[in-house]
Amino acid sequence: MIEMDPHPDFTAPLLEWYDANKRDLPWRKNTDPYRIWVSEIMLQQTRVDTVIPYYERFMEKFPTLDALAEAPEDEVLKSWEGLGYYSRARHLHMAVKEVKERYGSRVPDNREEIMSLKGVGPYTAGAILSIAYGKPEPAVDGNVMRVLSRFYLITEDIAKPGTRLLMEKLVRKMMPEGRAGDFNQALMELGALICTPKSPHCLICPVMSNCRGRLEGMELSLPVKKKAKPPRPVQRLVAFVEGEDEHEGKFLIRRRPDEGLLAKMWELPHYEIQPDTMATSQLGEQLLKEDGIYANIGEWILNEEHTFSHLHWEMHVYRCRGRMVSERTLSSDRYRWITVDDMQDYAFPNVFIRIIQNIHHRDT
DNA sequence: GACGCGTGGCC
DNA sequence: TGGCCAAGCGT
Repeated sequence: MIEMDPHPDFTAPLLEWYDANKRDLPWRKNTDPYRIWVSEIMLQQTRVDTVIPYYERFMEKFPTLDALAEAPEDEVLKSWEGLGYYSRARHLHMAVKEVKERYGSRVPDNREEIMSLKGVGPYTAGAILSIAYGKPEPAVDGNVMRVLSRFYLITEDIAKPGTRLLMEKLVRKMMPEGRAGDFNQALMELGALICTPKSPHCLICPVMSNCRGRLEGMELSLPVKKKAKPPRPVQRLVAFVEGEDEHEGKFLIRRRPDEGLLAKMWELPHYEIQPDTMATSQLGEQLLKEDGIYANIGEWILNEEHTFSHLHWEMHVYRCRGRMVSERTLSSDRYRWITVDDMQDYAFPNVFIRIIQNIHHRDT
């Protein structure tokens, strides 16, 4: 026996609701695969309202895949400044260059090739294939898992990789003919607007009447998700090193390593310290000297806390007078003397922008 | 499978 | 106020 539509009371009302309620978002103007791609990367773990201005600027600066492929990496990183998860920008840039060279600037339209691109995983691949190419591929993100875990009362931990596979199977079975992109987006839109994590708006939900989670009063305890480990606290001594003589009016910045946390971003020099040794100027001067920076630690300026997903920095910022920086250090090209105005040429994590602007404010 | 990887908004 | 969360991916 052939099942015509195993989910008639979900798919149809959902699509109808989506048609009437979908938001007017900049990446919904057309289905250019490159535009969809950029939007999906930016939207990873990031809110729509945060992404919109970044997306607008990014598409203005890099309107086509070729434009992005030909841009210097530092410019791409600068366009991502403040958005977080900066490896997304570097991976997107790498992947776009790959598409330009290997596929003649045409974004692949099959799972194998598109998944081989840096930064494109199962979700993003499904999103591009369905939205840009109309292929019946699932695009299962956090929204989709929340919606489906509630509707079908699925109690698997959504933090486990296997759960996503289960959801993808479900979506494949539910996928309506000819409307793959709309269906995937409708699932996410429902999760974003109605089936929200904390206080779902069940009374106006288009599929309320068949939602098992709701019917059994479980909507607030779904989805099941294992708690993340708390960020590890670390103390850092931050050196605001002001130049003398020919570097008068400038301060010293440093480029981070090519891999890892905030890779390739610029920052103020800072060093891990033990809680009980902080504020000892001798230790600070020793740490700076190991980097080839000869400076005196001066007055304490401010403390700043910053929490990453896995780290919590407690930053103690000190004013320093930079007598000189060793030739080896400067020639490494990872250190620069700059003014506040020069910051427009360098990509900084937000935490350092805050610190520098704060210092600049109190100095002027 | 577990961890590393940013940031800001929300209640 | 702080813990939680948001259109995940790489290793």
